[in-house]
Amino acid sequence: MAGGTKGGTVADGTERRMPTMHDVAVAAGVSHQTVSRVINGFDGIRPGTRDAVLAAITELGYRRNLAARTLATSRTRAIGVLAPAVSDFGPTSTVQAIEVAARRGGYHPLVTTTAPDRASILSGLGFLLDQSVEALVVITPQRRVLDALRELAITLPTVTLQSTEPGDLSAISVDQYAGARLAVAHLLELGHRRIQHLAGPLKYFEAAARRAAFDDTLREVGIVAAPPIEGDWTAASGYRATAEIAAETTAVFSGNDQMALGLVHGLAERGQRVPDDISVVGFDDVPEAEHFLPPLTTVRQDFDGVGRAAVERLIAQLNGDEPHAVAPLEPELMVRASTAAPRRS
Amino acid sequence: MAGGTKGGTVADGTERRMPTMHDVAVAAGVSHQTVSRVINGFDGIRPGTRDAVLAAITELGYRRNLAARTLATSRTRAIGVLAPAVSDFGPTSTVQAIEVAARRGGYHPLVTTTAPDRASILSGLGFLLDQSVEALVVITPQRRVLDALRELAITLPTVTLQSTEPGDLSAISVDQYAGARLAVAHLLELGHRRIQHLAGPLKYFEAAARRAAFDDTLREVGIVAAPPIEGDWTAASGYRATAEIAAETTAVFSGNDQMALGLVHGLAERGQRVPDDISVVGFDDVPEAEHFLPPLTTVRQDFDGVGRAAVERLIAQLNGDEPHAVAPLEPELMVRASTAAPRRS
DNA sequence: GTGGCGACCGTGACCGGTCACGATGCCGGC
DNA sequence: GCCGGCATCGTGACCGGTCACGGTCGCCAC
Repeated sequence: MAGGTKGGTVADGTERRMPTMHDVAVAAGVSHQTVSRVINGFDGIRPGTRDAVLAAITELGYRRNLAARTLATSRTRAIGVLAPAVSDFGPTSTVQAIEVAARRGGYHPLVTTTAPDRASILSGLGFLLDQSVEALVVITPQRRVLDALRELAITLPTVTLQSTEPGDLSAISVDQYAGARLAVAHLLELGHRRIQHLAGPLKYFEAAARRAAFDDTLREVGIVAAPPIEGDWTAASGYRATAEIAAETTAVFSGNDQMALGLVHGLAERGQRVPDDISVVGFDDVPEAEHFLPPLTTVRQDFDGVGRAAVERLIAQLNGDEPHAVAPLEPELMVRASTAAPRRS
Repeated sequence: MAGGTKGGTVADGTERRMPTMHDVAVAAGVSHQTVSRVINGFDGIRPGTRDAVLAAITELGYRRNLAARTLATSRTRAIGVLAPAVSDFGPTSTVQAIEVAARRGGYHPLVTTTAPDRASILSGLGFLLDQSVEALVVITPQRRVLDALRELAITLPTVTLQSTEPGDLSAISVDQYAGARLAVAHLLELGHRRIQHLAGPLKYFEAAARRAAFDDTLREVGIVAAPPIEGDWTAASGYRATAEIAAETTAVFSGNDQMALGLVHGLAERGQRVPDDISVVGFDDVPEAEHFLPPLTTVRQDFDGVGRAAVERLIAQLNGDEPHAVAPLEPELMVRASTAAPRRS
C-alpha cells in the first residue's frame, strides 16, 4: 500500500486532529509549559491553575503525545522482551511474570515474539531497538538467538534467559542440570537401572543441559547412558518415540511434560502401564501434569521466578548498580504417581 | 516516577550520543534530506550518492529515530493487541497468529496483556493508545473488557475477539454455540440422555454461549438440562468438579479440555472409567488432547483463523474499505476415544 | 519607598526526523 | 545562444512535547 499515491488519507470527513498541549494551554488560559508542569506533577502550581488545566484536559480528551515526549527526553521507560513464538507454558508464563514485574517497577514491557531463524530474531531485536527500549530481556533457548544478539553488539542493559552459557554474567535461568539430576536420582533410588532419556531438540540449551546431567548422573553409578531419543517438545513426538523404547527399559526421563504425556499414551497402546511396567518422569510441571493419568512425577521450575529476577536485575542496573551474576534458581522434584520401583523380573 | 529529583542521569562516562541523520549527511557529504531519501527508498538518487550514504550509515551504525519519524508523520504502522494475561493455548495462539499476520501485512504488532480488572484493562488500552497504534484488536472474553473498551470511546479501527455480542460488527470469533451443539449432538447420537455440563466461568462469553447451546440442544429432544457445574477453566477445577457429578450421569460436556482432563482424573480415582462408564467431551482441542488417556473427543476451534481474520479486516479498514461483518468461523468435532455409547444398565 | 526574595508562570530553543518547495546542473531543440 | 525541462539535490518550516532560562508579582524588612 505504501506504493502508489502518497496522501493516502482515508475519506473520513471528520478527520479531527488530536488536541495538543498547546490546545489545552489555550483552553485553560495558561502557557503550554504550565500544562506540562501540571501533567508531570511538578509542584509550585496554584491549585486554581491546576484545576483549570485538568478541566481543559478532560474537556478536550487530551492525551500526551508519546513520540514527542520520547524525542525530547530520549527516555521511554520501556523494557523490551524478545520471546520465542510458541504457546508453551514455560515461555509464556515467564513473559507474563516479566510484564507484571516491569509494570510494578514503573516500566512498560514491550514484548515481541520471534521465529527461531536469524532474520526473524534480528528483525525482532531491531524493532525493539527502534522503539528505544532502555533495557532488554531476551529469551535465548538456542545458541542462534544468542549469536544474533551478540551480532548486534547491543550496548543496552541486557539479560538473557534460559541460556546456560557458563560465565555469562547476564544469564538468568533455572538450574537445568540440577533439575535433571533430581529426576534421574529419583529413578535410581527407586531401583531403576535401565533408563532411557527422551530429550528435547539438543540445539536447545535446556535440552543439552538435561541430557548432560542425565549422562553424568548415570555414569556416577557406573552406568553408561544410551544415546537419547530426540523429540521436538511436543506430545506427538513423545508418542512417536514410543517405538524406540526398548522392551527392557524400566524408566524414561522425558525432557518435558508434553513429551511425557505422549509417551505414556504410546506406552498404553503398547500395553505397558505406567508406573507398573515402566516409570516416567517429566520436566517443567505444567499445571496439567498433576492431572495426567497417572499424575506425572516431574521437575518443577520457577518460570515466574526467572522473569521477576530478570526485571529486578535490569531495573537495578538502570539505576546505576553494577551488574552482578544471579545464581541459577533451584528446581524442585514433584513426586507423583508415574514413578515406582521397577518390577522384579 | 516523576517524584523527587529531576535529572536522574546515570553516571556512565561513555555517554556517546546516537548518530543522527544529520551526522550521516555530513559523513556522506550530502544533505540530511538526501539521506532521508535513500533510507526511504526514493528513486532519483545517483547510485554513487546512494552508496556514499549507505556506507556512512553502516559506518556510523545509524538507526533512524522512530520517535522523530512518528512525530513528523503521525503514522506508526503499529497494530495494538490487548490480550488477557493467561498462558492458555487459545489466547496465546491467537495472539501469535495476529502477530505473524500483522507483520506480513507490513504492520508492527504491539501486544499488551492485562488482568481482567477495570483498571488494568484501561491502563493497557491507554498504553496502546499512547503508542499511537493505528488499529486495535482486543480479546474480549468477558463483558467487563468490552465495557472498558466502550468507555474509552475509541475512534480507531477496532476488532474484538471472542465476544459473541449479537450484531456487533467489529466482533470476530469461532461460533461457540455451533461448536457446543456439535458436542452435545454427538453425545445424544451415542444414546446418552443424562448429560452434565461442566461449564467455564459463566461471565465469559464463550462459557455462556456453550452453556446456552447445551441447554437448547437438550431441550430440542425433550430433556431439561441440569444446571451446569461451574469451573474456572483449570484442570484442578475439573478435578474438583468430580464430586458434583451424579452417579447416574453417563456423559459430561466440559467447557474446555483442561477441565475435561481434571475430570477424567477425578473420575478415575472414583473408579469410573472413560469412556466405559462415562463419556467426556472437551472443547478447544489443545495439542495435548490427542494424547490424553483416553484421547479426548473435543471441539476444535481455529484460534489462528480468528487472529488472521482480525488482522485482515483491520488492514482492509486501514486501506479505506468499509468494515463488514465477518462470519463466525465454524468449529469442528474431533471424535476420539473419550466418548462411547452408554452402557445399558 | 525600595531592594530582595520566593512563588508562579511564560518564552524560545531544541530533540530528529519528514514535507513542500526551491535551487542547481546538464541536456537537447529551436 | 538561449530556453524549457528533467534529474538530482538542498533549505527551512514543522510535528508536539521538554528544558533552561527569564519575567512578573506580592510581600516583607529596612
